[in-house]
Order: sequence, then C-alpha cells, then structure tokens
Amino acid sequence: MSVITRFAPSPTGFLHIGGARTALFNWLFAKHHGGEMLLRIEDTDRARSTEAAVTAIHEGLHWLGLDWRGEPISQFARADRHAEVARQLLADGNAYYCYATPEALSEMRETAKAEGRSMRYDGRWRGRDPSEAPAGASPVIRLKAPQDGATVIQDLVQGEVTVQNTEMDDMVLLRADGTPTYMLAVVVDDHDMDVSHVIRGDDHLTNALRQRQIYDLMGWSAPHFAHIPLIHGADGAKLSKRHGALGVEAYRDMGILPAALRNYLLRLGWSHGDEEIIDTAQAIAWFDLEGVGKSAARFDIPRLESLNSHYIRTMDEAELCKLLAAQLCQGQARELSAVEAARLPLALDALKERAKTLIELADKAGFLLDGRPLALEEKAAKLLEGEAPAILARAHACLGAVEDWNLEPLTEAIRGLAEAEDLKLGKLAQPLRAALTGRNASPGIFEVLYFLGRQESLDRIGDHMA
RNA sequence: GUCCCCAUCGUCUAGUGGCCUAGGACGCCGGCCUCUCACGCCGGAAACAGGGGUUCGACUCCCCUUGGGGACGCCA
Repeated sequence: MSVITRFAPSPTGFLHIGGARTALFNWLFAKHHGGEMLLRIEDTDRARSTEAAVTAIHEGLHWLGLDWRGEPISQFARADRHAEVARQLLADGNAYYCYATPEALSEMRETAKAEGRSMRYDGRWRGRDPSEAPAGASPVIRLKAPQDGATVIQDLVQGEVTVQNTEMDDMVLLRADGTPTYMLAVVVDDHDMDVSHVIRGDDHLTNALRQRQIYDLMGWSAPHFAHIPLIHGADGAKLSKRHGALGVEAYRDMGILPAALRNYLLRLGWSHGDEEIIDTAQAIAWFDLEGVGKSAARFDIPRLESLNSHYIRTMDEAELCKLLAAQLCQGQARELSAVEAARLPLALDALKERAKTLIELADKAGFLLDGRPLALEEKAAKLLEGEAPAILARAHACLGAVEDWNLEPLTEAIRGLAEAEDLKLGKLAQPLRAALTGRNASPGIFEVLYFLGRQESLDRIGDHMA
C-alpha cells in the first residue's frame, strides 16, 4: 500500500508558519516513503473562503519548495459526494434530521455554561419522528453517534487516545442549506482519496475521535493519524493570526532562504539525534513520525537566522548573487550599472559570512554601489577627523602608484606605507575604511580596495583627504 | 466548566531503567585570532516543575498536584 498524505488548509488567509510546517512534514513523510502529497483546499465554508487565500497558499508552498500531486482539490467541488454519504448514513439509520434552530442551540449552550454543564448538543431530535418536524423549517443532518462505550484512536505521535462516547455529541454532517460540514467532508475525502496518513496539528486531536465515529458508522477503515504539536510564539502563547503568526512570505521578506526555513521548521518538533544542519535530501532520507516530539515548541527567530546564515554561506554563489542583486534593487528606481554588478561576485565571499539574512547582505553590500560623495555614518565621520585627512593624502599617493590593482600588491602597498610611517596598521586602515565605505565596519580593507577598483577607490579617498 | 494532550538549560532538543558528574545546537558571557565587523577556534554560566510510589537502581515506568496548550460551532 502506498503512502498518500495531504495538506488541507482552509483558504481564510496566508500560509502561516504552523501550516507551513504541517505541509513540510506531510511532504517529507510522503517523499520518504516514495508516496505523494495531495493539496486539498478545505473551502466548504463559502463565506470565509477567498481566491486570494488560495493563491497565497500556492505561492507560499511554491516558495518553500513543496509540491503536490496533480491539481489542488477544492473540497467544495465534491459537495454532492459528501451529501450522498450523509444520505446513506441517514438511510442506514446512523444519522437523523435535527430541526433545532441556531438560536435554540446557542441558548442551550448558554444555559449549559451557566449551569456548569458541558456545552454539548442534547440530542433533542435524535429519537423524534420526522412527522414532528416544524412546518417550513429546513433541518440539518446529524450523526447518530454511539452513546455508550468509548472511541479510541492509535495516534502515531500522541499514542493511544480514548474518549468516552458520552463526551461527544451528535455532530452536524450536512447544514440546513445542504452543504457539508468540515467534519463530514474531511472523512469522505480522506477515504475517497485513499489517504493513508493524516498528519496535522494537534488542535485536531479531538476532531480525530469524532471523525473516527463516522468512519466506523460507514464501515470504512480509518487512516493512520499523526497529530503534531503546535508552534507557539516566543512568549509561549498560541501563535495565531492575531498573535505574531506570519505568512511564509513575511519570512521571505525578512531575507530568509527557503532552505533555511525548511531546516528550521523540521527541527521544531522533530529530531534525529544531535543533527542540526539537515538539508532537504537528508531530511527525506531521515524523516519519520517516531522522531516527532509531543510538546509544543516556541518560535525562535535568532535560531532561524543562525540557520539562515549557514545556508547563505553554503548556497550556490551565482544563485546568491542574483538574490543579492534583486535585494539591492528593491525599492530603488534604478537597475545596477554594469560596473556595480561586476563588483558583486568579487565581494560576495567576504560579504556572505557577515550576513544573517539577505537584507543584511544587501545592507553590507551597500558600499559597492556608486554614489559619491558617500553618506557617512557617525562613527565613520569620527574616523575622518584629526590627522586622518593627512594620512589619507599619503595613502592616496601611495595607492596611486600601484599598477597591478590586486590583493597582494595592495596589501604590500598599504603595509609598506604603515611601516614607513611607523603607523599601526589600524591607524591607516580605519580612516581608509571610513572613506571607502562610509562605515566603521566592513570586509578587510585590502579586499575593499580590490572590490571597488582603482578609480573608484582613489576617488573616494580623494573626497576626504587634506 | 467538561473532556483531551503535553512538561529536560532562556529557546530548540538528545535521552526509550544502570552508558548521565544529563549531551548537542541557538542565544548569552569570557578569551584567542585581528586593520574594523564578521567567520573560525578555545573556555564558561545555564535544565530533568513538585510530591508520592514501582525497582537493587529512575530524566526514563505508574499515580497525584501544579503549570501550559487544545477541543467543546449549521468554522476549518
């Protein structure tokens, strides 16, 4: 039997970080077993589903590098099939019409809450004859759930979970307007699509027991369930859309690489011994449900950034160079000039180990762009005070004599000058750095000269010498 | 309120009864390297929620307490 998983988001917003991890786990599990993942949009609630959200989910998954089998499935498109199953349950005596109005129901809940009882549907229409139905009212169809005994699932992450049937009420299967509820649709679809493993957030754990009742009454065998713990915010509170849950595109905009986010999300709730850096191929080879932890994890940005810096340093340079160029042009009305673009690959190696995100990378690469006279950061301006202009004048003269503008000759020239002047190298390097980059921190000063080229370097030094 | 789930350094986690003087990673602190910032290297502080059992022996098994989370919709 082949492994089929599904990622089944509701299209009510962007692909948030918890959903992204759920998708990743489903994808990895399927890949690991040579199976496939389905994408099913759970859009049975027409009022809350939007096309924009569907698009956002597609784009989010695409950016993350996750794919699925075939076309995305719209759950709503299968409403007829869901209704058919509801009618069969009805015909078999495993479901019944309920004429309780929404108002009556919420009143019932209020009373139960006030009296400290559990807020369940009381089954008032369970045994009644259809002839008692109020005229003109359109009923919902409810499952006639077992009233004694217990329902059990063997969860691949949480273990055996048991709930007494007295704790569960008769859930609505088909709404008054004839559309299916999620609870029915999810069971019918997972069954019809031969889903072998349902991997989802553990906020669905108690739902699984209710769904189990439908499987049992239909005489279907249930898929394997794996309820993975939720992700919390840095403060430990639930990560929700109101509380810091960002869409994956927010991480893209923060300059996070998809590979880094995958690795981070993988290690949040799953482990393989002490392994930390796990690329996607390795993840597919290793991923299993036994490695999934049971407790919720907090989202920690510094750790994500640490992983991100690793992937920035190790990724393909040409690829990174493209990302850097794109980032540098962001918000800028102009393209990079040929001269500027040529500096990027030269400097990339030095730059990339100083950046945790693409944003930082672009920021630190800023000095490579033309724009004399350079804007000076405060600390850089300080470095250009006092005897600095005089020193720069001598450096300018010294560098002007360098014919072969390469790392070794430049190093020799500057070191030679420092020695001749009996200056510590820092005394010379810091003003140069300030004049050349406008900052007090940058890659090594010989490299900076080399990246910028002869003319630009000399011009920038000239701007600040006495 | 009722039911369900969870509980190791600040954070992510290793640990499946003796290998634990509890390991790794991020972060933090100190040092080295050094033209600055990073990288790298070396070192440090830092945890088994509490209480009962079971056992020759519990981080590991059981129970209770506490704490956290989730679910109780004609939402998904």
